[in-house]
Amino acid sequence: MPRPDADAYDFAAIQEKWLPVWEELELFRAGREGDTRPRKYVLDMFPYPSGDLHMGHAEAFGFGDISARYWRHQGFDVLHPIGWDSFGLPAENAAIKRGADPREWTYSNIAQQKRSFRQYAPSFDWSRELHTSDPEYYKWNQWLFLKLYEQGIAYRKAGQVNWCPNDQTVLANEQVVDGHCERCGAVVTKKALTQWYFRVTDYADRLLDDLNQLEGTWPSKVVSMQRNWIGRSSGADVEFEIEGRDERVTVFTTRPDTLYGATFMVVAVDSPLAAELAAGASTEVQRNFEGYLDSVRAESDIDRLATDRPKTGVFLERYAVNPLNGERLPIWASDYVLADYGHGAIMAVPAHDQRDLDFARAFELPVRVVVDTNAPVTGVIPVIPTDADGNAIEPDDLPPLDPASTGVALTGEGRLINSGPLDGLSKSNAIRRAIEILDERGTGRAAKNFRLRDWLISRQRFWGTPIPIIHCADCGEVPVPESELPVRLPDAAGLDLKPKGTSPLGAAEAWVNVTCPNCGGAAKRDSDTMDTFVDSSWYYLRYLNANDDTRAFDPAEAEKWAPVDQYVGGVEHAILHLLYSRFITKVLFDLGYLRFTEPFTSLLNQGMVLMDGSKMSKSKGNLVEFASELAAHGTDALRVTLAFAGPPEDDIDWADVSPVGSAKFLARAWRIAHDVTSAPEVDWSTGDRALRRASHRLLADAPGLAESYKFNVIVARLMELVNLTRKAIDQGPGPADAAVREAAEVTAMVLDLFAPFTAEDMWQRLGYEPSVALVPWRKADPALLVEDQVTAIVQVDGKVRDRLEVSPKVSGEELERLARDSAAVARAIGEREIVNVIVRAPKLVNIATRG
RNA sequence: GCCCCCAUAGCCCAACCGGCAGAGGCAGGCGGCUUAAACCCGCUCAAGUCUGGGUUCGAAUCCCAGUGGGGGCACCA
Repeated sequence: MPRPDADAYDFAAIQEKWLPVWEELELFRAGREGDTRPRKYVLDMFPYPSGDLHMGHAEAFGFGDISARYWRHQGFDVLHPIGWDSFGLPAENAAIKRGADPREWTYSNIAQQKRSFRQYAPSFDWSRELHTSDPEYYKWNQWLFLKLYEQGIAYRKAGQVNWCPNDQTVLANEQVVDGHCERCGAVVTKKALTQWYFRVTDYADRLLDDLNQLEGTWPSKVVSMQRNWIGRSSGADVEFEIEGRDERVTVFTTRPDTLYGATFMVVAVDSPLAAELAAGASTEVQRNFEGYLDSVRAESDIDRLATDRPKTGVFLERYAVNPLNGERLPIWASDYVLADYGHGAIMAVPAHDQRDLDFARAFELPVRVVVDTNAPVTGVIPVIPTDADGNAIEPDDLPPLDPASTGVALTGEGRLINSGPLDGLSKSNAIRRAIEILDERGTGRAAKNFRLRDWLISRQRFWGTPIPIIHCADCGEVPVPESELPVRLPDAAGLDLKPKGTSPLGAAEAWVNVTCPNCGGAAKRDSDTMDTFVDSSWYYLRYLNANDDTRAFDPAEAEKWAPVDQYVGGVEHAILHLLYSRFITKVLFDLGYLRFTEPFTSLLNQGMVLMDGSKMSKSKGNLVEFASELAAHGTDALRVTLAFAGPPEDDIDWADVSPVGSAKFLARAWRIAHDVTSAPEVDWSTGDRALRRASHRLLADAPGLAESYKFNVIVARLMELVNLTRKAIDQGPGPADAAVREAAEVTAMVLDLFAPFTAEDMWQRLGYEPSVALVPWRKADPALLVEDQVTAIVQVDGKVRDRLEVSPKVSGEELERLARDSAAVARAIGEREIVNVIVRAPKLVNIATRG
């Protein structure tokens, strides 16, 4: 039937109608004076203002908004803020290209994205909006830096750092992916520079151990990625005397039990130790060493990362002394030992370490077995292999302990041999005992090492937070006094922002030349800026007092709102941002500003939006544009489509979903509100029972579904309810029935999670004032959740043979009797003997027979 | 090389503690409305849960092995 225009669902008109009303009401301002509701903090990872919103934003912010709206409907005062991660390289690159100010590019992008956000209608508290590129924000970034500096957590050191030749800046370890720059993809090289670091390794143990708290509320994938990244290994530091050198050399090993099997020592070719040892050797060795070092330096990181490459190295003609047995160990330099892990030197035990074995075989160095991996170990049940006839294969067929000829290192369990006092001990006992012996002799101790490196935070860029340090020839590093913060960025006008390997800030003469706050002499500002991950490491706290210019945040507000209850964002930050935030949170805890140690109580990673199975990109021509989808289908249909597509953490292929289908569903729901003819005062209890039960089942199930992120299932359940309501109107009790109104109201309340415009319009149509977003969900009536009749299944030998309509309160005996009386069941049993009857009243009877 | 996750109608996905494989959608089919088509409305179709074993009265669900797909770490001593 063609419908008159007044009855047509027009998403554009509904959006136009409600946006100004909502803005006027400021519905989502959190923390109002006198609000006594319990609180929730729901946070989306803040966006980088790259141009306009895209489908990825639509998905992530959609899920965040579902969560925020859900908690409001549960009666919470919800803090759901938004801001902009607005420092960073793209602004600078755009500025270089167009000769403009990065500021201008950034803030006009923000304005554009805000316009799109307005249409998309997430329930943000806009009064707390922040921009990390505002001096009002980065002032506190500098404050944070100074706090870390006071604690010795921020420090400067020289070293070989990751260098992106394209962006002309250094990178943190976390920003190098497979040897490539995480941002631009260029091959990363090494450069010797003095840079600022944060001592994240001091927190490595806590960062690792506290992951246990997040188990279950963070995606297990993220937890395991962080564990891998931190990479703790425990063992011992062992000190070796070096002939012709006063100081001992310390090496880290996870296998101190194999000390008697050490046959040589290897130092990282690019370490200062290698250079020093070579310098003390013959000129020929020095020449070899220099040649080798040059060849290693010429190799890219990519080559170095390749596995299975042959071992290379040079003998330094120097010797170390094994602290346990006094043996002389030749010292080699090689690139398979890393200068910045452990102590840049290792004891090589070729029999029990594959890398050492490969090296030993390449240079014909001795291999000595000290763990008998064929010996049975207590607590390990020996597996006795059998041959084809089932006869046990005799132990003399065990593989020989000969790694030198097999080429396979013996890394398994076993018992120590050829190891003096350790002989006969199992691997783990020998490790313990070896550490004791080292301790007693003062030549070693238990030690831990981490894969995690300190966080390099300096960047040779313009568009970032200036590091608040002044370099004075007489006083050295002098922190800018807190009262002089912020150290503002100079005007970009007149500055050459082109990458040239040093910060563009260094050329801003008037800015960089200052007087030393300490001695008043001539001094220079540090011209580097901070990694933008510093900005985002604590932004969740700034939202609590976004407009307070007297402090970074108020610990009392943190006490009220933080940590974040629900964090939503992409898995691409599994290590980077999330690790840094966890670290800074722990630092602020130690400084007494916070009373919790983990920033994000639970985390949801949304999947990606794909098109035809692959990532969308302009070059592939498979781009689905947010703006055009929004214009074509409207905000609500877009949001419903994304929520309904599947579990939020799964990728969504746009080819598999139907925004048109979502729009149809919304129109159906909306029309129901128009069909309702009863008044809001109608007595629910008079309504159709079957429809009422459906409404109350949804009320009962929706909270559990929402809290386990099963948004797609809630949408499906809404569709089910809408279908049932339609049927009740057309073919059942009719539009005047109280249950129809009740179902329509429940639909509006739950639909608000996904389709706020449609829900609001339904709500008004049903006779209520805005906003449905603030209405607490009703509690399900338990009386409506129990069925009058349930279907019990009767199985014979696990196969369904009959169904019985019974009362939900039926007794086991009664149900069994009914089942035995069934003709279908009797037929299925036939002549066979019944051996067992399992009764699970009221749902099931299973009759097991013999044969 | 090591570790982790996933596999259900043509497609996207549900299925509580192991208890009727189906909630919902897309696509398809039939019908109604329409001069006609679209929209809309109604009805309908479809898999035995990747393969092979095991545990169990009973397995999509638990265990083992394999296949296929996705991800993380990888010369870290």
